[in-house]
Amino acid sequence: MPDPQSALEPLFRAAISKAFGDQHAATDPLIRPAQNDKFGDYQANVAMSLAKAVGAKPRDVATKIIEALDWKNVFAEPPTIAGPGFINIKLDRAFLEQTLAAAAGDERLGVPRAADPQTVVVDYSGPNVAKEMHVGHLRSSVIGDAIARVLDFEGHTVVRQNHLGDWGTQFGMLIEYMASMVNAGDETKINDLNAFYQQAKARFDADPTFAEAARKRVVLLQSGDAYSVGAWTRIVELSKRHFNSAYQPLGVKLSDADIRAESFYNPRLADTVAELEELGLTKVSDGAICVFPPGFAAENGEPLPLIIRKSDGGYLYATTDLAALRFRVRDLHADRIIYVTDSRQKQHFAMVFKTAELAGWTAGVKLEHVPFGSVLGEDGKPFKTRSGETVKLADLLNEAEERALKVVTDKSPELPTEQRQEVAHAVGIGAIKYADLANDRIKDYVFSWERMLSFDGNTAPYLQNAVVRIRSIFRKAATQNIKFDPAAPITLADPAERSLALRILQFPGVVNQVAQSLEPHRLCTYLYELASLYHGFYERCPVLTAPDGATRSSRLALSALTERVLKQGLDLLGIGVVDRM
RNA sequence: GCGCCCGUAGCUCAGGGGAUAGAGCGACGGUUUCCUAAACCGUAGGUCGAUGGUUCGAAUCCAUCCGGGCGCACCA
Repeated sequence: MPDPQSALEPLFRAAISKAFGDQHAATDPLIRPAQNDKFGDYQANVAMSLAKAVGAKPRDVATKIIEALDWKNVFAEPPTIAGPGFINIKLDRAFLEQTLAAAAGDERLGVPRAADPQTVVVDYSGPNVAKEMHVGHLRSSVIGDAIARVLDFEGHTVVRQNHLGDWGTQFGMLIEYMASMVNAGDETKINDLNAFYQQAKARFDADPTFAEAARKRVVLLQSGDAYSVGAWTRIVELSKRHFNSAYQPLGVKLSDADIRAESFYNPRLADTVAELEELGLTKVSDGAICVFPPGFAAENGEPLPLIIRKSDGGYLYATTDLAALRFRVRDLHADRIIYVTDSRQKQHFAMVFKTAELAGWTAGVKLEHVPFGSVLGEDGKPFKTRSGETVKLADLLNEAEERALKVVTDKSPELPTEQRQEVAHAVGIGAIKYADLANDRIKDYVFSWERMLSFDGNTAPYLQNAVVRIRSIFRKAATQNIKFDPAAPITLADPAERSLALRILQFPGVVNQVAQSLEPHRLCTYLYELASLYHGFYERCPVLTAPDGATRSSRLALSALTERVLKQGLDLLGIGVVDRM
């Protein structure tokens, strides 16, 4: 494991045990990266917290720890004590160089495979059939996919679940409207989902006869009427094609095989309710079957019900979610289930989780709702088009590529058209996804084309550009017949090389942290800092024109390793890289 | 009314109880016979919403309050 922090921890634990006895063996040495270079590379903050427990002054505790510490071959010099009792650590250059070589020689860049691989269900995206995807679906798709990629890379068995909204009363209306269009010999408009839905809705609201037919159609559909089921299937298939036309350019790894839609659970709803009834968890209230999980209150202060069957016998999304949860535990054998939805559903999932727990379905299973905030316009209000409509996802992606193409054409007019389009795709889509991932997901974020497509700051283009710069060096090296040995020894003579190397070694720790916190923005921050350090290195340390052959091959190897980390990191975020831009 | 989330530089945002709170944009000033100046370096800019508390130490944990957002019975 190359992350120096994980090498330091056992050293300090051993020292603490040796100095103060085994009863302190479990004490966290509180190793942290130094906040300022002048303090060294890392610091251990354990002396202050341990002082009281061992009844000594923090600085004396620090002294004793250092005396017991077996630091040679790891530190460059004896650790020093500063301030109230900080232990400052400067790593040995040879140690860094060796660790770096180990990372370079590992195809996983030092990221260990999970010691106890789990089956993790990740539920994300979940758009509604017969409705066009809009900007609101972006976050769940992008964040969920990044989380799935990270867990997958860690070696877990990731089961993606796209919980499509393909069932419900609105389908009566849609099928009835489709039938009327087929009868009228006009099927062209069926392919435009938005228009189709809106027209059906308008007719439903305006025409009582149609509305009545639509209601009957729901019953027909649910009873398995062949014509109705056929029409429903056609709508669902059209929608799937539409969803895939968004996932494909977005690089979201969802396929038809990941679809487990609401209708799938339809035959399991009655049994889900029955099981909860048998467990004695339900109460009938105003004719509806409810679970009252403790800890939730309605507006009037009364216990808040989770309604699992309506008074008219119909089921709700709580029922479907419970059926899905049970299925994921019992049939998919999930150890961990992750729901990526907007934060407004927080209470809903808290109630569903509590109910599942009461039912005994969740023993040994970790349930996590991963909430995220909304996309806002630059005016701070929900992101809309100028005319006040929701922004279609397809339009958004097209605009991203158009704007990126303009930027690329502006900066690199010499590239052939085809290549500029390729670059525009990677940059435009990358910019949108990165902007969505780079902020702490729980907060709302402000959508700004200008900011996300900028080459400065914490953006996809900045990171992609770092990769391009590195690749550019290697292209030039090839034309000069300079051979590159990826296993060449890396020497960290310049401070810029050292800082870059240290950051490279922190990659495994960051990936691990994201796998636990499910906060992709931590990976973004890391990659941005890495790219920034590379640019600093690039300015200070000429690679191809290095003073001697050994330095040149060292810098080439360091550049190649940086490129691999950037590429791998961006891939975990679902963002592609290019050769030129 | 109850509950949840957010409040950090003019703007957009980082900040796993630790030292002098950091980036980017914007402002100002520099750097190019040299691998992409699409970059880099520097300067200015902060009562971390407020007040208490816990702690050797609080932007970070707790409480109360203020501001903004969201949710709370048969939609999803």
